[in-house]
Amino acid sequence: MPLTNKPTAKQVAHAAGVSISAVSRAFSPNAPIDHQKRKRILAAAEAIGYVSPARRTAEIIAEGTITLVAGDLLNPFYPTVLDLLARRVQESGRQLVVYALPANSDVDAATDQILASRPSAVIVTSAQLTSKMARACRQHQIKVVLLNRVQRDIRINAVACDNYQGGRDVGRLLLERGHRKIGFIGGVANTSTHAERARGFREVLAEAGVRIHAQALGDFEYPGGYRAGQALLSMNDPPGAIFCCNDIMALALIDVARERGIRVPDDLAVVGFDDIPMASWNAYRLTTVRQPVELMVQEALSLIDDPNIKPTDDGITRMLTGSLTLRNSS
Amino acid sequence: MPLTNKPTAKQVAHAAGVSISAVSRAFSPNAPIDHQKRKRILAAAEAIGYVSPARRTAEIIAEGTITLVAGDLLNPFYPTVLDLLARRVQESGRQLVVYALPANSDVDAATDQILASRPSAVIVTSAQLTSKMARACRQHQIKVVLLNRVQRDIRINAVACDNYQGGRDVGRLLLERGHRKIGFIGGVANTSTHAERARGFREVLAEAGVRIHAQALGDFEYPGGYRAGQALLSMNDPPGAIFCCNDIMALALIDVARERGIRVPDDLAVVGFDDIPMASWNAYRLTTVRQPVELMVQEALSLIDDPNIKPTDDGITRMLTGSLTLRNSS
DNA sequence: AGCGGCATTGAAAATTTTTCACTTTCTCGA
DNA sequence: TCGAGAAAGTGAAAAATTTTCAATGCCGCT
Repeated sequence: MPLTNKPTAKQVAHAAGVSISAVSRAFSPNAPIDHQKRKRILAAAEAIGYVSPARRTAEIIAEGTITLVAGDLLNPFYPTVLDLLARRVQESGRQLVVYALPANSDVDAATDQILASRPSAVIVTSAQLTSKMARACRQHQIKVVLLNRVQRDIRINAVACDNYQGGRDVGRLLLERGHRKIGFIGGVANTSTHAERARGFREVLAEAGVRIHAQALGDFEYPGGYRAGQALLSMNDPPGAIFCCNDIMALALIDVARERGIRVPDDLAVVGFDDIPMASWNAYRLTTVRQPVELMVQEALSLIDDPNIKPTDDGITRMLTGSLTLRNSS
Repeated sequence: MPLTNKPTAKQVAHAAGVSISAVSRAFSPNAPIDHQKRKRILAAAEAIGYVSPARRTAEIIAEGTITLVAGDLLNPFYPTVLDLLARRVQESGRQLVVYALPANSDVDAATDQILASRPSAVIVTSAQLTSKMARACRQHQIKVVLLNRVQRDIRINAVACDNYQGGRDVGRLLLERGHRKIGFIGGVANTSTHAERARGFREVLAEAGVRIHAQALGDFEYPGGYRAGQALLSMNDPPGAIFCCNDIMALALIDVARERGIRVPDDLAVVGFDDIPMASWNAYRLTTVRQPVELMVQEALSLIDDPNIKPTDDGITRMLTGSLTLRNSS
């Protein structure tokens, strides 16, 4: 028995009841070995804490990778995020892997695949981080950052726009403009984005003794926003102002108004949230809360690069202030 | 001297005038070795064709990577492409690396970084492939596919929508609708996308004895399309139909028309190219040529996965037919 | 000038990977 | 069904690589 306590392939061979060359084969991607035996050997190696030198080199090289797990790449908000994030990651000599979560799917099914290549960090956006994945990342010393999202059920790093404050800003604006019959089009009810924007908005109205006059859910998408807009503008006593908790739904609402001869903002003020590029198009000129995308990307990478923040730590949340961007829709 | 001709670290040590352990250190990312000596050893190793087992394992694992090099992630056409591509790549057990080219920058500066991790394939989109990068990919046995682009100066694999045929389809449609004062808003003059769409359009008009009544360039972006639209609609004798060689510019043109009280399509027919999601919004209902995105992604991956197509081959071009998508703008 | 700390280095020890002969299993054709 | 050949898997041993450790050189400080 050697005096050193550093795990060796010999110990793994003994624990798994195979030869040393089988252990070497199990760690070599192309080497012929029975699939079940490979699994057994790798499990024994993990229990002992052994990684072959070849595999260790591959993992050190993979530490130059950050993986973005995205639940909604089709949302027009994300090209800007992705472009910025990719460029910042590259500038630091690293590479960005993009993993698109299939619709109606959570990260559990993808955890093994995402972590197989041992990225140095994982950024999750427009998706729910599960406790299984959080645990697996901690076990492999991989930092996780939620981007544009906050979760209360898991202690994890997060960078997000202050949706609550943004909702308050919108409420205040509409009250200042004299509106009292105020509507609200929400996104998806059990998401923090919807909840926080709605909560801030509602509280400011309530502080002024105003209740939401009418509301509907729009699924954060154009068709949903269109339907919700139709419902609200079909009322006998329709609202004179509507806050949509994202821009796409606000643009759809403006299209509904236009089709009904309702003038924006004279007959109906419309406010969105995000400041996607289309919000500034002349057809819309949408007043909206601009998310601080540059700062969000920068802060996410700062959390990842901060040596004092460990993958096993409880997590830090950084809320960044959005800015009300006034255009013609209000 | 062993009878086998497989390169060894011993040969590299001899060629570089160092010890065998220095060779091992040169291939180990964290090992202490003088920087210049490391470069010298790695150069000698490359000349001999030697790669250490550890480094080879890292490269084999990296063969599970496809890198997308993108010149314009902000274009609303690309979220769909990216989402589809990422999902197809994942489904085959691989990962997608995204490299965003900085504006006004070509792939030469990024070649070393892109190829350092030895992806199994590189897909280039909205960017010009340079001969330096083509050569480097061939040398490292990495397949390259141009996506949504064709280049004449380099023999390389390419998958693209048949822009020429799409331009012809648009020309035919406008002629059938009785238009004779026909305008054209182009993108960027020295891009194949612009040139082929323009060429097909022009030829169909010429075959009917019609010349383009008015034209301008719009940079493939909303502000440029808006300016071009203003120029054309300010004419004494403005066109009654305009083909914009991408959708964004067509949407901007529709905004200009609306602001001037010009009814679309009664006073001005507008046709775009791409079928981005915004084209179907009720504010626009744009007639456009839909790019076959699903098929393009599928064909690009087919080229990559076809064992009969070698990285050093001359290249195959697959042109896929777009489909005219009729909406209210025409 | 001397000492300590750090970086680098090659020889040698330790470890890992590859080779090769052997065994077992699978496939195909008669 | 049977037999031959091919393919897959295996461990022992040879070959190759990685790690260890002692030595050297350099730098900064007292």
